[in-house]
Formats: sequence, C-alpha cells, structure tokens
Amino acid sequence: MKLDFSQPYDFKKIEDGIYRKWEESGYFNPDKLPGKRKKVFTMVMAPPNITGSLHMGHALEYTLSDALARYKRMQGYKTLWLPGTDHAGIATQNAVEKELKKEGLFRHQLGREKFLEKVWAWREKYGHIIIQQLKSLGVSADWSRLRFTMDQDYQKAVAEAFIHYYEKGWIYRGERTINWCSRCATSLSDLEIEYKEEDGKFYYIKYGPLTLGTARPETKLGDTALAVNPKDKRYKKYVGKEIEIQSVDPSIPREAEPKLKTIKIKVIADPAADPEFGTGVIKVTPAHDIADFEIWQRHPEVPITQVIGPNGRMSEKAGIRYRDLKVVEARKQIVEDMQKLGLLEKIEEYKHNVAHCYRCGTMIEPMLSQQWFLKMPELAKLAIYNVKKGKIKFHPKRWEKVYFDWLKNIKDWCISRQIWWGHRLPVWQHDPICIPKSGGENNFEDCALWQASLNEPKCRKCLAGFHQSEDVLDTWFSSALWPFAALGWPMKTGDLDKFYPTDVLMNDRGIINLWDARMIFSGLEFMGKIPFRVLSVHATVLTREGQRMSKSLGTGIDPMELIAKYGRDAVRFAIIWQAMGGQDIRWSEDALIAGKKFLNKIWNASRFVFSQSQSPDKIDFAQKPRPQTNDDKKIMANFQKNKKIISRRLESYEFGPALRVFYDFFWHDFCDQYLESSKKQVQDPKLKSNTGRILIYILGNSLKILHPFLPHITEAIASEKFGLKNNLLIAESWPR
RNA sequence: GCGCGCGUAGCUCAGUUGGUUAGAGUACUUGCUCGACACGCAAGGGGUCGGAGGUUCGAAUCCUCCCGCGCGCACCA
Repeated sequence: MKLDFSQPYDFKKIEDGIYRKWEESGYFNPDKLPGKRKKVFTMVMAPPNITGSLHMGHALEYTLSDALARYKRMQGYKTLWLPGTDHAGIATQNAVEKELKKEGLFRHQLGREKFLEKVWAWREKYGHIIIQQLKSLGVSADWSRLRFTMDQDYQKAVAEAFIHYYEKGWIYRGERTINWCSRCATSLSDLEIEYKEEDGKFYYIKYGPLTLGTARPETKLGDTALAVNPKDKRYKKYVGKEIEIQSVDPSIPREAEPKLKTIKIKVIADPAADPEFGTGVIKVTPAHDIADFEIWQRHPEVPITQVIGPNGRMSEKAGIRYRDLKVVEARKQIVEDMQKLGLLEKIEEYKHNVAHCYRCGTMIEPMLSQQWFLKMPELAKLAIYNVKKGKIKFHPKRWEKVYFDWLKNIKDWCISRQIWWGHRLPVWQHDPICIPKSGGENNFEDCALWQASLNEPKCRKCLAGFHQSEDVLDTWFSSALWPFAALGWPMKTGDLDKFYPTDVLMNDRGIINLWDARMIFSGLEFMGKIPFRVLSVHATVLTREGQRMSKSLGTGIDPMELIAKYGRDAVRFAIIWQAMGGQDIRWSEDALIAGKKFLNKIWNASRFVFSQSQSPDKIDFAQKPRPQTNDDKKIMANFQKNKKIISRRLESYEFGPALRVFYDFFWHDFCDQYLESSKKQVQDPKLKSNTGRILIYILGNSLKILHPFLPHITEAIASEKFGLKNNLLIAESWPR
C-alpha cells in the first residue's frame, strides 16, 4: 500500500489492509513478539456469546482493552490478550429454538442428540461473526489461542472442577424451591433473574377466623399451613393448633358453580411473618415460594403440595377445577370463585416487584424441584479475604461493595439447569432421590456417583439403576474457570506457568458477581492464586437520552454501522474520548465528529512534515534532536511532559483523560504553534535541518503514543514512512 | 426500605488533595481561501456550577437538609 498525501484523508483507503499486516506479523502472539521481553502482561477477554453481534458495550470494552494491550506491548511486555467465545447455555439454546420454530419444530421433537447437532451447526454458521467484528475494531488478541467454552479440553476442565468440588463434599443434590422459568424450562440462580415493578392486586382472603393478604391467590391451592409472628399477640391462641376453615372445593368441575369445602389447616409461629404487613398472617406455600420453602425448612412437619407444574400450568394436585389452567387464568378463576362464595374480603391495588427470566423475560415461577447445589461458605470466605487484603484491586473501588454485599449473604449456588446445550453434569444418578426428604441437605452418595467411582451401576440403597444426569451446568460455572482453563488447566501447560495470574480484567458492572466473583473463588480454589490483579469496571454505554441501549427497545446503536460511516479509528476515538471513568456514557455523535476531524489533522500534519524532508528512504526518528530556538525547547519539553502524563493515566485505566491530554498537545502545541513557527525557522539555513529533525521526532513519537488509541492511521503512516526496527509500529517501543 | 452514582455553557462531558477572570468537544457568531488541514486558522458570544443553609480569608470542590434523574440490593407474603 502506498500512501498518497496529495489526497485528503480517506479512512477507507487507509484502514483496510492494516489488520492483515498485523495478523501476518504474528505480533498478537506474545511468543512471536520481537525483543527480550522479560516482563509479561496478560488479559483474558470476557468471551462474547456465540449468539451475539457486537453492541456498543462490547465496542467500549474491547476498545479500551485493546488500547491497554497495545500500550503494554509497546512498553516491552510479552503481552497476551487471550480471546474466546462463550457457549452461553440458555441464550444460545433459545436462539436455536427460535430458529427451529420458524420451521415449525420444537426441540423435544428432535430429541437431545439431534437438537445438539443443530446447535453445533448453528455455532459453525454464526459463531465467528462476532470474531470478525472484533477484528474490524482492531482488536489485537492472540487468535492462535482462541478458545471456546465447549471445546473438548474445556469440557474436561469443567468436569475436573465439578469432581473436585464433589470430592470435597461441596456439591449436593437437593429438593428445593428454586426460580423456575417455564419458557426456558429450567432452574435459574438468583443472579439470573430480574425484578420489574408491576401493578398488581392484593387480595384479602378469609381463612376461618383469620384473614390474610396475598398477591397470588392461586397458590392458595398449595397452602399447607398459616404462619404468624411468634410475638404477635393477636394470633397467639391459634399457634400450634389446626383450625377449621371454609375454602373453595377444587374437585368441582369448572363448568359447575363453585362450592365450599371445610378443610383443616395448621397455624405455626415463624419470624418470617411481619406483624406490620397486611394482616400479619401469611399462608405457607412451600412448593411455590422460596421464602415459604425456608419456613418449611424450619417446620418440616408441614406437608408440601405442588400445584403448579414445570410448564407453568396448574397441576393435577390443584384439583380438576383448576388443572391445566395457566397461572394467571387460575388466578382469575379462583378469585371469581371466592367472590361468589364470599371468601374474598377486599381487593387492593398495589405495586410490587415481579421476577422475570433474564434471558427471555418470562415471569419466574418458584417451583419445588431436584437440583444440584454448590456449597458457598468456604469459597465466599476465600473470595472476600483476598479482596479485603488488597490482592485484587477494584477500579473504581466502590464496586467492591457490590461484591462484598453479595458474598456476605451468599446462598448455595444452584448449578444445574434443565436445558440441553451446555456441560452435562458428570454424575450418574437415579431419580428421584431415595433418601427421605429431610429439608436439610440430602446425602446423595447412595443416589449419585461420578463416573470414575461407578463400578456398581446400582444404588446401594434401593437398587435402582443409574443413568447420567440429564442436567447441564449453569453457564457461569464454566465461565468461572476461564482465566486458567483457557490457558490449559487442568493440564500443566507452559502457558499456565507463564501467563497466570492475569493482570487486568475489564468488564461491565453487571457481571461483578455473576462472573468476576466466581472467577475469583475458582482461581483461588483451583490455582491457589487470584485470577487477575486488577478488576477494571468500565462505564455502561447509554443513549443520548440516558436510556439503556437495547435491541428490543430499538435504542441500540450498531457499532458496525458507525465503523462503516466514520471508520474504525474514529469509532475508537469516540469511545475513548467519552470514557472518562466509571461514569456512564450518554453516547454522543459529536465525539465521532471530533474523531473524524482529529484523524484529518493527523493526516495533514504528517503531510506537512513529510513535505519538509524529501528523503526517499524511510525516515529515522529515533535520534533525539537538540533544541535550538525557544520554540524548539518548548515543544520538546511539552512532549516529554505530556508523554509522562499519558503513561500515568493509562496505568490507572483513565483512557479518556489520556487521549484528551495528547489530543490537546498534538493539535494545539504541535500543530497550531510549532508547525507554524517551523515555517519561519526553515527559512533560516542555520535552523532548517534541525527544525526538520524536530518535526520528524515529534510526529514519529506522537504516532507511537497515539497508536494504542488510533492504531490504524498511526500504523499506516509510521510503517510506511518511518524506519521501524520491526517494520510495524505495533511492535515498536514506547517513547523514552 | 437500604445502598451507590449523577445533576457544571444549547447538547455530551472535564474540573485531581478548596485558591487568581470555571474548561474541552460539538453547535453558534464574525473575519480569513496566506503553500499541512475550510474536517482549517484567528477572534468571540454563551454558565448566579440543581436548590437552601453552614464551615472558611476564600467552595463547583468540604458538611447538613431538600428537589430531580439513573442504577443495584432486599425473605416485597
């Protein structure tokens, strides 16, 4: 490629082709970087989902990471930025199911194996799109080390981790009321649900002598007790007694008029009942409410009735009157029935937060089911201790609080999911568990084994045969191993030796607990070392109006469109320009204009400088010229000063301020002032050649400093016009 | 309910431990096509720094309260 400085700056002509040069050089691979490079710098990329296409959040994260990686590379570090993609269990499965639906297919019609074939085919087809998009941003990751969280080796790592926990006795199987998404047909952890405030109704229902309030009257069919606060004097006389109440008879067919039925229900005392709220009486529905389940654990004598099925419809046990109705339909029906029978005292309007699936938005149905759990107390302790001791630094520090708050009140992690796409649990089991329900933790040893210990394919207790668990692991269980599993763990690889622990992890605040915390305790547990030294939590990109960018809301901005319109470097400029710290960014198109103008400025300043030296060869700019005039002294000193500030800013992950400082120097000090005075200086034969050297020196070194931010234009100019030790700017050393 | 963050020029944002006429980008006004660049240069208009108190010789910067916006967490029956 030949640069034509007689033409105005055109990003299309300049940027294309640069990326290929870098890839061909091999410099993204730390082992192929020139020079001695004793110091090592490592980052792992937060692996994007294979379902995804690049959004502004990615563009921000990867641009900042890339700037850091390039800076460190130039600083002489053996720099590894390890890329990958995530299989993203539920998200990907949903995407493929949607695709199938277009053909009128449903995953159960295909069966597990066929369905997984479809997912792999889908991954082949779409999984690389995001990689291409990353490349068009200029991401300097080592693609030769690209990993996928469902690679063969990675699957081994996940199984190894599971077995490790299993042998420690930290994995158990239990029957619990968990968050259930009836659309995805799987359990979800607490971190995988989102609350939305919704208008609802609050129903006051007569229970014999008592009245209680509830937002979910349909779960009344699964009530097995009433609870009051032990200190509540109003209800003291009922505690421990069974009371007789009139209730709706669920055995009357739906077509017929509702009838009353007399049932008995026990009143228990439990601190979970708040005397201040409602009437102070609550119904206990352990199978469909997580808080009620916890009450049940304190009162195991209370029976459990499951009246809602995994499909989100009322079950057999709800009685023929309600059976098969969707939850909301059943609610309508039972309210109507109770009204007719005079059981409903009053209805109030109220607002409350309703849980939804974070992947598909369906309302969460708490549901009793058998799941696998990982005990968290010891792991949480490790994670807290190491951050408290400062082994891992959070930037900005305030995010530590979010991390500590979660870990301090940690609950055991529900790690099983009832989907097909993911890491299948390496356990062989029979269903249901034959140990009697105790409410506590089930001793599952007799009911499940991991493969290696499976010499007796029958349960010692009930003699039932074993089969491999149908469940897969929570996606985050495998992501938690990323910093070391991506480097080859559990094998003892050279990479693991060289590159673990990593230096910096950069990501959005939304996954501090979902991912970062889990990497921290996993790293400590399996490697005995923290997975990264610094967690840099970057801003979230919002719309100009301050809304969340989202495809479904139509508020998203596609970075690829911006790149097509403004070019890669201009988009990077706009991102970094606005990345002023942890503060959220209200995306402003003005920054793109500023970027465009700045690139034009660089181009034209270069044109001027090169017009001063007609050397046909590549120009040497390594020699530091001696300043002669006052203007010479000023520009040389200013360059030194600003270079130092940039380094300091970058070391503390202040990308925006770093860029702005140098923008100011380059535009005003160098172009507006020195370039202008140089025009006079070159008239003087005594100053002419030295002035030329200063122009070259400042320009060449400015391109170096701007390279982490604007890699394409700087590389294009420098690698063509300047004599570089390794032919490319990317492998040059940072100015001294 | 608890916690966190934010409210500074029309718009998007800086403003490091309190200290001279509060800055940048963008937009706007005027002049300038002089051999890097009109995606430019030079000059300029525009802010009682959300509000009210307080500390101080001095506060956008520290303290208290209030108002507005955003986010996170909570056993929300």
